[in-house]
Amino acid sequence: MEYNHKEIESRWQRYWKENRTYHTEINPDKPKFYVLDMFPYPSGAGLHVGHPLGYIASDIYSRYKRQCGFNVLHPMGYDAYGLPAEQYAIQTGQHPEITTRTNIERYRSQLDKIGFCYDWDREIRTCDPNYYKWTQWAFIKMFGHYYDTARDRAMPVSDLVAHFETNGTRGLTAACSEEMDFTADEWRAMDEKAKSDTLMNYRIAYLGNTMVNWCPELGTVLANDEVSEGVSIRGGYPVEQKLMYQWCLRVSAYAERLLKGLDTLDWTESLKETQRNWIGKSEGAEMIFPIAGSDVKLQIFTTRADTVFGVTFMVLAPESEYVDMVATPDRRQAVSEYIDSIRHKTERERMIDKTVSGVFTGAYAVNPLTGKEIPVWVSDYVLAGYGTGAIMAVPAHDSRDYAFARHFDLPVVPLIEGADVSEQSFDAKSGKMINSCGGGLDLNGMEVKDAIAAAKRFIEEKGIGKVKVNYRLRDAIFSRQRYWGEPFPVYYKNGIPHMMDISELPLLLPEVDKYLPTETGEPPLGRAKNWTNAEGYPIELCTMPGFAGSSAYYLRYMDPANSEALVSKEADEYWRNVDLYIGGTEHATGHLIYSRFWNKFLYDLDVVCEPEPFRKLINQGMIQGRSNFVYRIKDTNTFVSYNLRKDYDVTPIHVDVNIVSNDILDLDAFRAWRPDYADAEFILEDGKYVCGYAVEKMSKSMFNVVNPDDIVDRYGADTLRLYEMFLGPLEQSKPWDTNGIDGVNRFLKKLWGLFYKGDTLLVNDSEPSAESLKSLHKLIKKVTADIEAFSYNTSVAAFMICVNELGSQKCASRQVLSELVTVLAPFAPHIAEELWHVLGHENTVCDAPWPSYNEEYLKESSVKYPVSFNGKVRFNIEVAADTPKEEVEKLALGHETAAKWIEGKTVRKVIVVPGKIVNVVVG
RNA sequence: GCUCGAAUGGUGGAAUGGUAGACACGAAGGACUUAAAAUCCUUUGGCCAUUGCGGCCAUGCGGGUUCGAGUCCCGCUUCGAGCACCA
Repeated sequence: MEYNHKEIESRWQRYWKENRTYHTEINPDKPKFYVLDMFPYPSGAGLHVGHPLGYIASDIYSRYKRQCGFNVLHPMGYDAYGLPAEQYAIQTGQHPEITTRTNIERYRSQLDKIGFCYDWDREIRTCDPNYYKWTQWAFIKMFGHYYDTARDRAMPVSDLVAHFETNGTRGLTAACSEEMDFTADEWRAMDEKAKSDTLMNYRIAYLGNTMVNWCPELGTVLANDEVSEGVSIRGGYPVEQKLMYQWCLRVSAYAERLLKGLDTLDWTESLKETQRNWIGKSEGAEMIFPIAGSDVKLQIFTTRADTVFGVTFMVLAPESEYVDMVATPDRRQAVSEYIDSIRHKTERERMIDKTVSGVFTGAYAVNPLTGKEIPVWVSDYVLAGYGTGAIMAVPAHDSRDYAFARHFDLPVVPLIEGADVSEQSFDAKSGKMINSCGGGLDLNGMEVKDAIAAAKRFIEEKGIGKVKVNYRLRDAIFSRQRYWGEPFPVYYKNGIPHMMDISELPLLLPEVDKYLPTETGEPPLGRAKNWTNAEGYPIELCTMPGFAGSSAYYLRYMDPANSEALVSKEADEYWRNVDLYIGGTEHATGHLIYSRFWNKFLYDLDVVCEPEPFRKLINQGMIQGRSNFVYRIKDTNTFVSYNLRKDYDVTPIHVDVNIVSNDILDLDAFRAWRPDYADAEFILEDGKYVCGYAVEKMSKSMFNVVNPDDIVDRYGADTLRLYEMFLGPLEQSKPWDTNGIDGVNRFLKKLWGLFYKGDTLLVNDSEPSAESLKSLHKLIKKVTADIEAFSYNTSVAAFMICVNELGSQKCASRQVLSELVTVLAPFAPHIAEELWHVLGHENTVCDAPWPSYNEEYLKESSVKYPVSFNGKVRFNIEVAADTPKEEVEKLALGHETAAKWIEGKTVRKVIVVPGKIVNVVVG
């Protein structure tokens, strides 16, 4: 019998499906293990070979853990809301739901062919009302809670109201958009609207006037992580800043917990670092600089309180509200002209244009320590959104302040001994302070680090300012002016937003005639008929962003059909959180922050029992495309082979990688590829046309997309799985290169050859030989360690070695082959299942217990020690494996070659590494 | 600019501080074939010696620690990733 992958794979895939082999239930008798893939957005292009990389890795781990006796939860679903389906709907009028469903079916059929062990009974889709009911539910809960900074957790807004009723804002510890100050009487005197507005300042889900990233091309707002370098990540359209009234999530309230939580996670250091950067904690101080001759007190944020004696000017952000408060009448004109010039620039232009610009406000601030008056300027290098939107400028020790000072000829006062500030600023936080004495504070002679602490302490004591921690992490903007997303369960009564009752959920996405904004510029939901609640009040027109549905999906898999709760207490307490999460690094600052935030909120509500959702996280690398080129001689239809191209004037042309094999072009397929090439001529080398290649992103336009279906069809799913793992370390990006796939396929054929010679079954029940046991146990040891370390490429190599060894040993032992198949099962489940049954086993290989290895079998009978003198290898000695160290030493020194080395020298030291090496130091 | 990571044959890549280059691809030679495919065997880092068994040089560059460094430390170079007028 020949190895027939098609027959084997379809048969076992059917078997697994019919027997519900991968169905998972809560089982308190078994330890749980939760392995999760980042669920895909089902795009119209289908899967390419890069997508399954992480899925294969997680599948191997899931199968391994299952064989180790764990109850493994390994689900899959679809992140079904997204822009491409909506864009397609706008162009074609087709409902995004239809497109999405078609794409999901395509994805499913592609995934099924690879033989994953997903429990498809738990499939979820974010656009399914039974799913997004719980997205809406969480939103209502966020609206109903505020963040108590003293208790460090979310608390019901009713508690906040009770506090206002008795104390006003006195003694309030709540995260807010802006500090408020009112008494209980003032609170009680507020009308409904004022109360609603006040509470918005504290709610975790709130409506707020915020600067948003507005993308005119997409007609919607985008979150910070959806924008990069001033353009949208999806589509690459320009993004501008706009003040809009939007739903937001107070993620910033969780900044400290999100930062601290990182220390408890088994994630890569670089990913944690990315999140730390994004959260951007900086500890400093807020200081007050009064404006001379005015009541205005300028509040600034600085991390370098120690440099207060070097402040030679102040700078306000153009958008800062201080600008209007301080600008003197004679400077107003100039100031507003400057601000207008800034406003006309987009965020992108402001970022690219690094020329120094600014304007003097005419006002002077008083240095609270020296009493000196210093000018207040406006410049766009100060950001309105960070700190207080105002800074004290210390040109000697900040490069941006320095550039500004030089441009406008403002004084530079050095504060650190030996710092040369004639050419550039001295930004380093080290050195001894000078010129820093006054107002009762003397920092002279201190190290910068100590000076910062001393200055902070001083200003806090004197009431000049207070110690303050700032975070770069912004609240998440949660409204999208789009159709294809979760509708907000919000209606407006007299302009005041109200949440729907949870019993009214899910609020279904309504039908619309077109997926475009209305003529009056309202979002697409403005087109929906009767878009009101039962009492006739209008419902919110925006929908939720993409990350809404993906923030808690891992919880829903635990209990996907529950109509009473997002997840039952029982399911949550059993499955707890994700033990292993595999996905791309592109979600480092988006999904992985929002999910952690969402989980922490639900943790505060006692809905989930774990403070972190993803215990261990692996980022699989990207699979890049490997494009092939043909070289056409200019103005002809003649193509010249790669190594001969230098002799001609040629144009490289991308050629479909699917008609190229090992960089050799299939000439007939090329002629048939496109009509223009039907009569193409070739200049060959050695009778072949060799193509050039380049590593590029996998995309249709480069003709380098490789569809996993084609690989499965030709070589089988097991070969695809093994090959993707063999390609290199999981976490590394690498180009897809089919050149080595034959080697993996050859391995499977050799494995098959251990079982069958022609139609004869070779397997017997003879006693396994010592050497076959050694080969096997070496394999078990290696593969077990490799799976735990996610070093799958080396385990595939170990299989190849083992099969080669067993082949040359003519091993046919049922016992040895059974264990071989058992450990192969996670990697190549189809052939493993087939051979498992060939070996006469009745159950499925998925439940075959993972074998342990026996050190006894691994012992060498003799060990070869390379003996080296002063690090140079000179000769080998061979001794019995259990020879004691001292004996080895004696034998080494007694060797005749050793005698020559030792002659006339002293043996200083002899180092024996057991089983490995003898090192002799002579001198 | 700051932070993190990487650099090993023709290629992808192996190496708890202990004989660098596992395994695979590719290449060369051979066997079986009328022939091809498939399969199997041998060689394959470089240089020298190849009727001998061997020798020398090699893990981006320069130092250091060590009996011994691809691996640890210091300083560079290059590439990749993240953040970036964040005060």
